[in-house]
Amino acid sequence: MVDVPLEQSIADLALRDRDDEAVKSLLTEFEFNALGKRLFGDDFVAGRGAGLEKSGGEEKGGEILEAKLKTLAEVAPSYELADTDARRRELVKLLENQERWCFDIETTSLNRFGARLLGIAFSWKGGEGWYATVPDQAALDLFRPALTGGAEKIGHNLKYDLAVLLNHGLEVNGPFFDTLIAHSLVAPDQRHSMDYLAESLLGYTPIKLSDLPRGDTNQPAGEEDDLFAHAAKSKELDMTAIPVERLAEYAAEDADVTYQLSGILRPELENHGQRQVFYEIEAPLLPILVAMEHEGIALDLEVLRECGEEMQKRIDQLSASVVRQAGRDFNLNSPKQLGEILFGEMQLVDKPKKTRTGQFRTDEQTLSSLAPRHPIVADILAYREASKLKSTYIDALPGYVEEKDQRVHTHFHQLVAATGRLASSDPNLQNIPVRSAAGREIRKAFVPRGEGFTLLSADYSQIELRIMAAMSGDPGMIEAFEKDLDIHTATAARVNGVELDAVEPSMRSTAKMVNFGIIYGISAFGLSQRLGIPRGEAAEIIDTYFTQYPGVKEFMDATVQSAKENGYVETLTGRRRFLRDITSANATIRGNAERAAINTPIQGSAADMIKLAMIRVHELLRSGPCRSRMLLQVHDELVFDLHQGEEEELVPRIVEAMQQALPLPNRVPIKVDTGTGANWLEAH
DNA sequence: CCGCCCACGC
DNA sequence: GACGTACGTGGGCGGA
Repeated sequence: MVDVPLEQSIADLALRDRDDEAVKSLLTEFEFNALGKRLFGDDFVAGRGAGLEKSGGEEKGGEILEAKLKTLAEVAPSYELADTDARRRELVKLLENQERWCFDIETTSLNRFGARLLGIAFSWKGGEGWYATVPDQAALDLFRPALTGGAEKIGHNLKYDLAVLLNHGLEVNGPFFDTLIAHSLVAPDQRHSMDYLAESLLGYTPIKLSDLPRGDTNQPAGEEDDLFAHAAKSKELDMTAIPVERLAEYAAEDADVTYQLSGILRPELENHGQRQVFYEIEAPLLPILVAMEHEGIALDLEVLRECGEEMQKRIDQLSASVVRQAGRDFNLNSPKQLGEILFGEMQLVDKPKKTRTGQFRTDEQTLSSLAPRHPIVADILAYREASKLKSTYIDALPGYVEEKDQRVHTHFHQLVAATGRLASSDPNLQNIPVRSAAGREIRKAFVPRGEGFTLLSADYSQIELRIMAAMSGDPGMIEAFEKDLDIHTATAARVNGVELDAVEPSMRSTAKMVNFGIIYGISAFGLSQRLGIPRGEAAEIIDTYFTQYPGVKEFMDATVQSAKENGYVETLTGRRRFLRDITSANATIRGNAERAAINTPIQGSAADMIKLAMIRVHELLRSGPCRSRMLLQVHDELVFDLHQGEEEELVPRIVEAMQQALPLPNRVPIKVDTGTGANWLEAH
């Protein structure tokens, strides 16, 4: 399995913010699993594999393992090597008779674009497996009918395998069963690496790639241009130096293990109520993410270059001005040094705010409040903005342009977010600036693929508030959406007891803040901070809000109550999030869990909806001869390369697909706004 | 290499 | 008296 470090980095992303509680439960979960595990039964077919709780003692051919983890040497499974066309054809013939099989590719690199295919391992029965070398396109073509046929393809982190095969001109067809996705849904707080799953669910320790013998020490060329930073950190091993028999054994074992894992995880999905989420959302979404990543998006480097020059001038001016006012040179990029200047030397304020670690706080909110005290503060804030835009976007994005097609290919992570949202990395194309004027310039660099194309942006309007209205059933909020009112204005009118046309801009702005705060489970203190008003006034506003929208209040209370009873909350499709801290004696920890309980059904249902929409829209684009492509997803927005000749027919159908993807309870209407333009900013 | 601070998006 | 808006990714710093 060549992509272990890649998986690892995904698991690391998922674990980045977990606390000790989670680690503890992970260990107990492991222990529990280790007791109930089964090993190399030969009947791991769909829907019949024993669950974690079953001992499996009566399974014929099965063995029960009490403590020690087994390895290949002890189990002695039979693996076959296909390194001739005759043997490959023999393998293909066997595949044709199977309704489902597992496959796992071996390649020369972790970089999905730089990777050259070496071979493919298959398994459709526990304890058995094949490895076929794929020396050239002709050899790969032998497997094309199988890979594009209708059998269910099982794999671990299939996104990588599908991407590499797509780069070799082979588009694998579903249905898919990805054990990484399945385990992410069943046990989101655990690690999901194949080795970990093999040990915890099968009681088996697979061969480690690093333990395989190597003929020589030649490293593969081109690894320095791996754009997947997380994976690039780990040293790549030269796969071509491994004797083929040993690589075959290793690869077939991985396919075998993954096949067995699928047999265990399949019923577990049912046990956890994740059937719909897995089979109707995440599994069909997988190849769509592969297609979007493969497509990439065009960048106008000239726009970025000009923007960068302007920005650098501004940075130089501002830093000179700040240093002059500070009275000495220092590193303006260091919050530590900046704090010492402002609060230690310049004594800008009597009681400076400190961070958790005792450092002076210099974030935007803190500095803004100090702006009237000294002109240096405004310059610092302006410097911060310019320097952020330059380093994170203007300087970094060009480095992600792939040479082969001059486009940027992000990675979409399907299940790293606790709510079910996608995440994007390397580069992150879900946080491209839009709010500030300077930031918006960067959006102009995202352009259509060429002549005859335009960028289309289609976004859900107020989707989270619509979902809250729908899930809570609150009549007042539902009515506002039925009448297609501006929800913040409608809220302001209700809370202030005035007519819609009497709502002042400041009233709407406050109402907007409250609406967002409600979704996030805000407190009176939090709102008072945001609005810069006394806590008592904030509490009053929240009180009035709940009087006007009593259903919302009931929904929030009921959601927290249900979380305490069940230990989890659910989205509209049944996606679950476990909240072990919901009964914590520590009020702060419990409060965090309660806010997560309120926010997750809302944010998670919005994620469900747009994922379902992506499946529908992708089918739409594939159903006929269509040159338009879906490129990006930004939580409530889809971005397309739109062929201008297709605009009239396609845009209404995309809107319809997005609106019908997940009908809301209480018939709350769903609104989708669209725009087109010569760049991403214009499309908005 | 990693934690921290900060800032970008929704 | 402390603590207090959900979910992410990433750059730069600074200490190990």
